[in-house]
Amino acid sequence: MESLRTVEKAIDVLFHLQAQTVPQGVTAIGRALEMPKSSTHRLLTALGRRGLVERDERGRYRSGIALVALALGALDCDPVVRAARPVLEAEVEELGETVFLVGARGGRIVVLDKAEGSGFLRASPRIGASVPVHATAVGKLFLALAPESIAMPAGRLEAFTPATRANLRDLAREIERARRRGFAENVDEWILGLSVIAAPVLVKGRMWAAVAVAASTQRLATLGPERVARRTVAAAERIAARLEGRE
Amino acid sequence: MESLRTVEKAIDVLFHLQAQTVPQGVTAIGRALEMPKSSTHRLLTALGRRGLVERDERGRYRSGIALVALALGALDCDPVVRAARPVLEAEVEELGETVFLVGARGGRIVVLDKAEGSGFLRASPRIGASVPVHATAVGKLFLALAPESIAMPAGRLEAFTPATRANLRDLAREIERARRRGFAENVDEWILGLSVIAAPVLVKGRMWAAVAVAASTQRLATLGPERVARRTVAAAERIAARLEGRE
DNA sequence: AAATTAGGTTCTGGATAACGGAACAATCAA
DNA sequence: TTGATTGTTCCGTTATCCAGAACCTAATTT
Repeated sequence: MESLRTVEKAIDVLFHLQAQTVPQGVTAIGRALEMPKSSTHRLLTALGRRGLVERDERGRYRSGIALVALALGALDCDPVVRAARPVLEAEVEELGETVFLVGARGGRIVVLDKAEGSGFLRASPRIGASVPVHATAVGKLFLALAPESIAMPAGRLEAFTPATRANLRDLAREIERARRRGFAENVDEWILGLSVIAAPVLVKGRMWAAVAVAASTQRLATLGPERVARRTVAAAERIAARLEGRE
Repeated sequence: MESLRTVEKAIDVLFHLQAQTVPQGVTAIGRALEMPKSSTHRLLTALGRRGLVERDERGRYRSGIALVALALGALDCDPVVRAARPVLEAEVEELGETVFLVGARGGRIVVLDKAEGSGFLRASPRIGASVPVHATAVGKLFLALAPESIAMPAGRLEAFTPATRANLRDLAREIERARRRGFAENVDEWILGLSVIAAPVLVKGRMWAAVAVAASTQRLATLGPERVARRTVAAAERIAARLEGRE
């Protein structure tokens, strides 16, 4: 068993800071992680030297902007993201609505990339954010095609809106429908007025990610759900083709 | 001077991996960072244990998804970023060009957030990236209004383009002009064909950040620099107002 | 198929760098 | 001003990391 305790402690500090909503002082961090003040201080200055942690005007510590830079690089280096980028851009050009690339990481549904449309879709999740499983098109798609890659929420299913499938029977029916049709739909189930259509990126039978097109519920109706679904499925298929080197 | 060399080395590895477009092996990483294989391996396993690095199917190392988790919230936790977000979005809606929020962190000029415009401005700096001081509108603005917050490059000023103010006298004149006008301009000084107008976010007389609007040089000319400058100054002022709770 | 090369992983003792208690400084409260 | 709380620095001890080399594994060449 390798140790590198110093590095572990440093990572502990980063995760701890990330979990806090408000900047913390040396003493508080030390208490929380059960390390002496001096050690804590030493770690914080080392991390701060590279911008992984920053300090507010009062001297309290919080996560630094360099973490964001590292994270964006991590996403770019992902082959799925690289293969999808041009396809997402072509799609947003065509439809004018925001297109997402979404994956499953660490049991959660995570936004890997997005191309913003011109529509007035506010509060759309940012890159790196995770979204609920049972109330999104992508979540249902993963449940249908790659349930092992996500951790189903243990407790009760939260009902975000009246349209949310908050009981397991309805949800199972939705999942079955997604499996049959090869794409999933979400109308007002997470956020009222927001609709999404998602299609799986299948490489050698395994689901690597999903493409999701988001629009206001009304706008999706005017565009025609079938047409959007066809396009979305085609886009996902094109990404899979690029990943397999067929294109 | 504190050391914590292990932590520094670990951070080096993370930044190195994020800069690579393709996953790397132990030997390659060790060579690049001038460390022995065994040390490199030890660092990588320690980072991997926490998900900060991952391995592809061939065993090569790349940045891990946990970095994304760590970064989440780093942005939202910064009060300036929070206050600026809606203003940036409103501005990009209005102008259609990319709008940046830029700050000084650790003596460097760093992109804190951005809202992408519809213009075809590619390769614009990403969030978390740092930009040169003497060849950007924001850099000159900081030199004019908060020189203590940035470290002036020691050696010769790099001439990125023919338009770069590469000698101190020209640069000083530019800085003076920025101070007088309350905003700064950059036409082709960093990247040919790229122009930027930047205005300071002033809170109680101290410069906390800057708003920068970037467009192709031709497009900025058509938009009218004065009009863009007025808008940018107003946007920065609005952010300051939100920070002071006046809005 | 054997041999060779390249890369990945494990082991170990000695030197070094981190640890943490305690002293010091700064800031805030009363 | 005094007292309390928190941040920063110092330094001797010792645990821990370092680096070279040996060992494996897999791929490539002859």
